[in-house]
Amino acid sequence: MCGRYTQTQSPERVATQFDLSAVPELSPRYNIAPTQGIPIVRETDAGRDLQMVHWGLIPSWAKDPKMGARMINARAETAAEKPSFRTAMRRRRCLVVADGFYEWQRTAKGKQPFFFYVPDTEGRRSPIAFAGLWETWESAKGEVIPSATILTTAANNRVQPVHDRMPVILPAEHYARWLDPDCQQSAKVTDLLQPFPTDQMATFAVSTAVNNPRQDQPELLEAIALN
DNA sequence: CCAGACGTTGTT
DNA sequence: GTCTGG
DNA sequence: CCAGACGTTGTT
DNA sequence: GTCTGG
Repeated sequence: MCGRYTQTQSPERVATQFDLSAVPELSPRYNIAPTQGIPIVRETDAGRDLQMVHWGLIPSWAKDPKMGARMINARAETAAEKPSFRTAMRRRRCLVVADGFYEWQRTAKGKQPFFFYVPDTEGRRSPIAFAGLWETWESAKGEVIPSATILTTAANNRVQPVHDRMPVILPAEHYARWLDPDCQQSAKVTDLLQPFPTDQMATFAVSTAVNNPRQDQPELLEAIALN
């Protein structure tokens, strides 16, 4: 699955990577946790739009926005059918801006976190996009909360030793198809929801400091040796 | 008809 | 154990 | 995802 | 909102 991730790329780099019409305001995040604000990219009439939204999709019909707390991920295999996700799957697809994610390995000794990313030719973290869905919720008082969820798929061979699910990472050449608001048939985009190629990903173990969502500093991304 | 659910994960 | 908050 | 709370009363 | 269960 994907319950914690990073976005440490500069606003300029993000604007270039996603063809944004304006450079956004973004600060580096080393430990993004559910319910926090996350940057998503949508296709609008005015071009590619970056928005901060609540992580945890709140269905428009939810009586209580707390419902979003359990909707941080949607299974790619079933999102087109699930009542909470299917409308968004048809009409409100987005890219979740990131450059890595964490998964926890359960062992007899406890849980060990690992960081996963897509290195460039010099081994640096590349900007990546998770396939996402977004929604707007409005309270009786007129309070509006935009929110989003991250689609998950089967783990590739890089992730499998740690966990059996991973976020869907979209290659840049597929951004336009995934975002296309004129394509309202989810069946026409489900072929994009594949595990990212194993060979293009890298991983290392990290400190359990990342467990605490209040931690958010570069040191979280230092590789540690396992005993 | 109305009431109640609507999700993923992991663990057992 | 289970729910809420980050 | 993990961390942290989980309750009522009365008083300040 | 929309579907399922009673």
